[in-house]
Parts: sequence; structure tokens; C-alpha cells
Amino acid sequence: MIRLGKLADYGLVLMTHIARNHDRLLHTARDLALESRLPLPTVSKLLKELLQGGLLVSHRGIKGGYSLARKPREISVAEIIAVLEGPIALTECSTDISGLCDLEPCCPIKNNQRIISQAVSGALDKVMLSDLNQPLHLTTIRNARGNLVPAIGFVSGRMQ
Amino acid sequence: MIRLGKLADYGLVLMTHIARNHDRLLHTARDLALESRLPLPTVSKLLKELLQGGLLVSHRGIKGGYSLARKPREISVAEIIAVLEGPIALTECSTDISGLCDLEPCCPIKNNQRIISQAVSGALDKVMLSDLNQPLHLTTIRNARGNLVPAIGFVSGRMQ
DNA sequence: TTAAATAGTACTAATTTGGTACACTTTAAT
DNA sequence: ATTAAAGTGTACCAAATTAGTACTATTTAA
Repeated sequence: MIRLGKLADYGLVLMTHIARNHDRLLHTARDLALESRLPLPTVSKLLKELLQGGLLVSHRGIKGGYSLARKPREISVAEIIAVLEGPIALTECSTDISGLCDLEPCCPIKNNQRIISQAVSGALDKVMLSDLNQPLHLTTIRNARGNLVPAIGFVSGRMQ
Repeated sequence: MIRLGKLADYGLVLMTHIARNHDRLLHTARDLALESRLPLPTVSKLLKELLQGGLLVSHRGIKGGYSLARKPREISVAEIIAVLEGPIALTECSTDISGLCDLEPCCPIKNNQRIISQAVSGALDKVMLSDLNQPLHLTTIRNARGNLVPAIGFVSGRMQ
């Protein structure tokens, strides 16, 4: 399974929550922890990282809190994941940093792995935070080979 | 970083190698280990799993070995990963198996997470094993927002 | 019959990840 | 000025996952 760490998952939860309630100016770590049912230390840690990643802005001191640095439709899922888990890459080989792989000078599939990574990151670049707020509904259909493939559509009601 | 385990990475290496040399009828675990510079026990383990996943066929006994179950252009990277690491899903919530998440009955972003997972798996469904053999070349260009995005093109020479 | 190969199971070690604790800084309200 | 509520930074520990290895059984061409 291609895995996204729990922390990145939580981060998506928090960002979605802030985006969904963007009428509220500031969100404190405490409130977000309560509302998302996540432990406060973890929430604090995540908000800190999202701040450092430039996805949130903060106000310190009493009556402080966090809010989105940009509009929900201008923040991609890829960015959120990149901030919390580093650049999206499936293997060390596929990052831009050299010297991590001892086979590097002669590795014949290095570029191919990059292609795979970029396919993933390209897909996640297109999913914006605002998309996560919309009541999208996922169904599956069968393609020519008989495999189940996803189909995304809108539903009329607001999901809870 | 969205991570693919080392073993799945190795698996891609092995599959690519077999696809590249599909003129050779059978590939023994020993040969593949030598050629890929991977430890034999690990290679054996992977080939076994790829066999059980229906991606390889095997011939037992002396003069035995493995070969592809289908043509390289009919095996997707998504399938290989799914065989080695289970169904592609970024979090437990996004698999089809219910009951893994205690927030499930009221989790407002469950479907959204599915969408994210499907974006990834949809992207990897389109990358076939045969694509990994082609001398594709990856470059980056800047998009409207000034971010680097991937661009894939063909190169004239065969890379080694 | 033998040797070379795959097939299956179980275990151990290493790494990564998740989570927590604690001390420091900032700032609105009193 | 003081206080209390909030964010900020660092360091550390525990748990879960993953990687890797060893060993045994089975199959089959020569």
C-alpha cells in the first residue's frame, strides 16, 4: 500500500476543517483538537509545521490562533502532504537530491521512477483543499478490462 | 513523503528487468539477483509474491525460472504495487474495508480521502510496465504559478 | 538419482513513525 | 505591570512497521 503517514492524514483533516469554517477568523490548536478529536500535542505539532510550510498564518498571544494563508482553492493536497512529509516521491531515488542511492551512476530505472513519482504528484497537484470541502461522491465503474475504476460525481445533499 | 516500501521498489526493478529482457524465456531468481545487485533471499521473496499476484508465471525444477504472465504493456505499475504492498490507499480510511476507523460513522472526510487515493491510483493505473522500458526523459517546466511541474518527453538515445 | 531450481514458513533486527513532555515567547485584557 | 492564554521550539521515548535472513520442503530435467 502506498502510504501516507497518520500525521499527514491528520494534517489534511485539520486543513479541511479550517477551510470549511473559514468564516471563523482564528482557530486555536485547542479548538481544533477538540473538534477533530485529535490529541492536542499532535495538533499543535502539525499546525506548527503547516505554519512553517507557509500554508497557515498565525497570531500569537492570548486570542491568538491559526488561519489559512491562502484561499482553499489555492492550496493543493500535494502541497499539504509535501509540507508534512517532505517532497512527494515514492523512493529515495526519485527525489532530486543526488547521492542517496549507491546504484545511482548506472541505475537504469532512475528516470522511470521519477516518472512514476511525478504521475502521483501531478495527480495530487490537481486536488485542491476546496475540493475536499465539496460534497463529492465517489462511485466505481468497470472499465474495458473489467477492473473497477473510480468515477467522481456530485451529490445533491450536503454530507455529514 | 508518500512512500513506497523498498521491497515494492525492488519489485519494480525486477519486473522492469524481466520486461526488458523478455527475449530470454526464463529468469532464475539467482540471475535476477546478480543482475539487479539485490540479495537473493529478497529477490526470491519478491518473485514469489509477484507469482502469487498473477504477474509472473513460474517453471519449477532444474531449468526453471520466472517470466511475465502478460505483455509489459498490459501490466500497470499500480498492479505491481498492489501485489507487493496491498491495495493502493493512502490511509486505512480510504480502503474499501470498513470498521478500521473509529470515526467512521461520522467521519466527514472519508469520501474525500477516497478521492485522493483514487487520484493516485488512477495515475498509476496509466503507467504500464512497458513505459518503464522506454527511454523517457523527464524535464521540469514552470507553470502559471511559477511552480516547477513535470514534463515528459522522449529522448533519442537509449539510456543505460 | 541428483542437482538446480521454486515454494513456504517463521523469526530477528533495524528503521521509521507516532506521540509526549517541557521550557520559552508573545500578547490581549485587566 | 501582571497575568493567563495562546503559539514556538527542542528533545526524547515507545510502538509499529518494514526489511532482511534462515531453514525446510517440493518439483523436475538431465
